[in-house]
Amino acid sequence: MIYEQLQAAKISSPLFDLRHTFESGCPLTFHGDYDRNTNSLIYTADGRMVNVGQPGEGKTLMVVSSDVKFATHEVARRFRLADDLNKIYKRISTDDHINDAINKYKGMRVTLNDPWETTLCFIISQFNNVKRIRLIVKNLIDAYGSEIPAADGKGVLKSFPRPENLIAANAKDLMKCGTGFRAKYIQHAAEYCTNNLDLYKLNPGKYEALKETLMEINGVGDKVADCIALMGYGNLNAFPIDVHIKRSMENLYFKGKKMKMGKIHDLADDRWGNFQGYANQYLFHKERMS
DNA sequence: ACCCAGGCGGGCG
DNA sequence: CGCCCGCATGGG
Repeated sequence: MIYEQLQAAKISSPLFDLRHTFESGCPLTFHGDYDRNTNSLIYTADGRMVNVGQPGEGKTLMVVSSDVKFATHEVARRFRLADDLNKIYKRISTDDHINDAINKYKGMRVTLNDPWETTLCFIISQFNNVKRIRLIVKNLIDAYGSEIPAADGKGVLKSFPRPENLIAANAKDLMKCGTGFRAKYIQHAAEYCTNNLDLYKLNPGKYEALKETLMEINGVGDKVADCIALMGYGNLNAFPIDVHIKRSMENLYFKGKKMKMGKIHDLADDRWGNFQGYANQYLFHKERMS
């Protein structure tokens, strides 16, 4: 039995905060299962369960999985533990407002998630709220995910559905999951990413080309494409502008004046350059928590 | 009962 | 182009 091989591993976690990162509005926020009491998170990746905890002082992460080697690698990659966060802070600390966000949410990292998972999550996120996004994602996982054993050997859970799992679904099936008007987008995305576009062959570093290609998917516009570029491909040049970021940027840097998206992108580019994705996450989180 | 929520595509001037 | 509108649905 696979459960008999259950293991735990420790990895050091300098300047990492699991809770802030989970709550940051990344794909894990939408499908992960975080327990505040134990400060631990359960999620699935690549069809396997990962349980990561950050007890006590938080210097060490505890990773439990039926495949601990996979899971430790997955955790380090997902939470970008190799990023030198202090260096990034130095780069994006341009004013009091963002410094305040950094101090409040120190250790929050931009996550690096599976491109398809990120695409589906952020298609669902449009014109929606976190609670309902979680509900819809959970319904889709229950209906279309594959069963996998829990790492603790107690029961099974379901993996995040692949595009192939979803192409058989018709719009009505998807509507039953609460997807609403997004059903047709999901349907197209699943089909397009199966037959026309291999998300795993896109160049993560070519920001403009990456974004343009992603926007070929119905339901993926400027904002969602930036979310995918940032959190699905790790392109820190991406700066997703949603209503929170827009308001925040206008108030902070444009004296409260209404600005066009292009102008806001330009300012983010000038101000934070190759790390604007990190700046975006701190501004977004501060704005949403206030 | 209302009103809102991490946009998007389509239609129109 | 740029602007404006409708959109499914659960929760506050």
